[in-house]
Amino acid sequence: MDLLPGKTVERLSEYRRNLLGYLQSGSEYIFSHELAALLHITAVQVRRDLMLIGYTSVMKKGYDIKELIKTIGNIIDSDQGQNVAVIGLGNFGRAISHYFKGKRSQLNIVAAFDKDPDKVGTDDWGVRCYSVEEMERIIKDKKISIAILTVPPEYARSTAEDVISFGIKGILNFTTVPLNMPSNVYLEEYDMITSLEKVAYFVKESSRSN
Amino acid sequence: MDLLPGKTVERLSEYRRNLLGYLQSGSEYIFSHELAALLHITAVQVRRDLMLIGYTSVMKKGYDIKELIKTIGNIIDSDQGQNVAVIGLGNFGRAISHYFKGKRSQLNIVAAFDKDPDKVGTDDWGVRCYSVEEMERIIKDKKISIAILTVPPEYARSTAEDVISFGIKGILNFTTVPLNMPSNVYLEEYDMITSLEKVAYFVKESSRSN
DNA sequence: ATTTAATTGTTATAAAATAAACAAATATCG
DNA sequence: CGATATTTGTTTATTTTATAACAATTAAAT
Repeated sequence: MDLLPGKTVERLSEYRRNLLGYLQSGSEYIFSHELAALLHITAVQVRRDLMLIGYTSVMKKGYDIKELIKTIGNIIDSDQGQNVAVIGLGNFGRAISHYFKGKRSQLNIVAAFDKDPDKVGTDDWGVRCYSVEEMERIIKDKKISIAILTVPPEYARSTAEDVISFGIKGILNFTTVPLNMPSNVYLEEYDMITSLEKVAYFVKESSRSN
Repeated sequence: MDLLPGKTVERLSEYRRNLLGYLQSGSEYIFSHELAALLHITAVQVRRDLMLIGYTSVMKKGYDIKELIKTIGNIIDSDQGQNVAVIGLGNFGRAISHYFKGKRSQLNIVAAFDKDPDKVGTDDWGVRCYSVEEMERIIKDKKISIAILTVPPEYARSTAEDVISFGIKGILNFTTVPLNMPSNVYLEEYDMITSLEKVAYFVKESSRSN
């Protein structure tokens, strides 16, 4: 299978989660336009994405929901599961730990790290907090391949460099600091302020035209 | 001025924040390739974005940093400022309130809302929490035009409909529930689980090819 | 004063993402 | 059974976004 476009991967993740919810309704099959409606996108988009992963429907009955969920899992999940660490247990890091815990997933948050001695050793929502000095050992021992970065901005760059040197292969960066990566490490950045300012811009502009 | 592409608006927001940091270095001017380096993008991208907002440099000296910051503000900020509410004060909503408070901005978080009577009346980081029953009144009184949605998934749709009926013109949706909007309301969605699963996919795939 | 090197604004091209179009397939209804 | 309605997979077109190309300008160097 070829590497999928990033946007398709995002939608596959959303298809799966919405399908899991849809199962509760008792349905066994779902049409492309129904799945599209769940996500508020077009049916063409759905069919194109499913084409890319080579999934075919039962003609005229739609897609077998359970099978589709499984197929998406085969594509985007790793067989062995993948371990994740939250770096930086501020308000945001804690919220994220909590948020992910209890979600079904092949993605396991197995550790958190923080500088603050008061936090080290605590156990928020089942996620154990370690000191940053232990990062190398824990990341290697627990075979952690993904880091969620929620440290204060002034530590963002150095922390990213550290975790990469310890073997991390993917970073989800929630700090406001742009990071650059060696080509073998995947980086996804999200900046809330930017998102909010974008909303504000389009709200302002749309009110201007009326 | 024409409506700018969404991606350009995002970068303008990032230019501004990085330029504010860059001012500390004492520099007065910055070249396109330097600004590009701050964000880890190409210089062409920078020049193209600035062309779109009609900003021109002092030839051969680069862009006047303070002036550029001001120009970006004129484009993406609203003169009167815009008021924002956080709907849902769970871990995530609280983290966001905290995160935005103290940030300079034309965007003011002026209220939070929650169902929980224990939270109503509290004052986290200067953001007053009101009960959901008061939403209509407060949104109208305080002229709130933007909502950050951090309620539990089961309340996402109905809450969105409510705030729209109360006059909200833009929503930043952090719930996992896809929303659809009337065309006069701007919606920006962000799903952390999707982001993390995307990172996981590309990490898995890159390790497969080696 | 001339040349060289650097930087810009803009136009042109390429790539990525979305939407439209449409033939093929098959359930359903008369 | 035949005609009609739907739905799909895939190809083609459109739109959006990013990159490249390049003439114009000018500071700095010789």
